[in-house]
Amino acid sequence: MLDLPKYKNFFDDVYAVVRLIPKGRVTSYGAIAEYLGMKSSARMVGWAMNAAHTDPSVPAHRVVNRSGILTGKHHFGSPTRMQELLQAEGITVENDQVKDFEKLFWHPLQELG
DNA sequence: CACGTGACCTAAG
DNA sequence: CCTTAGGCCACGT
Repeated sequence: MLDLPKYKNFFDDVYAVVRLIPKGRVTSYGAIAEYLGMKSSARMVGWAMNAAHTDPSVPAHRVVNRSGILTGKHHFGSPTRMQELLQAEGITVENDQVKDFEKLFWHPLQELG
């Protein structure tokens, strides 16, 4: 029996944006939600990221919350995995928080359009 | 169909 | 600076 494609459109859009995040840059759930026109539903972005585990091409470690805190670090298998991935890209992380977050922040609407 | 859950965000005190 | 409360909507049960 063939599996019909379900409503992955929202997830695919989220993944597409996350994949566009340049190496060494970060963005927030809210920014992605805003870019997708779901500004008030940033939670859905986080939900989509939860499903992103099946898609290794999605750099979920580049997505943090509005304060630059690594809120999703507990979902990377190891508590330090997310931080390691970020530091591997030249991002400094201190106390689970991205340093120079405002400088490294990548705004989809501004960068893409 | 109703309810609970969640890697969030904003506003108010 | 802090905490609390509300809203948001997809998804599983």
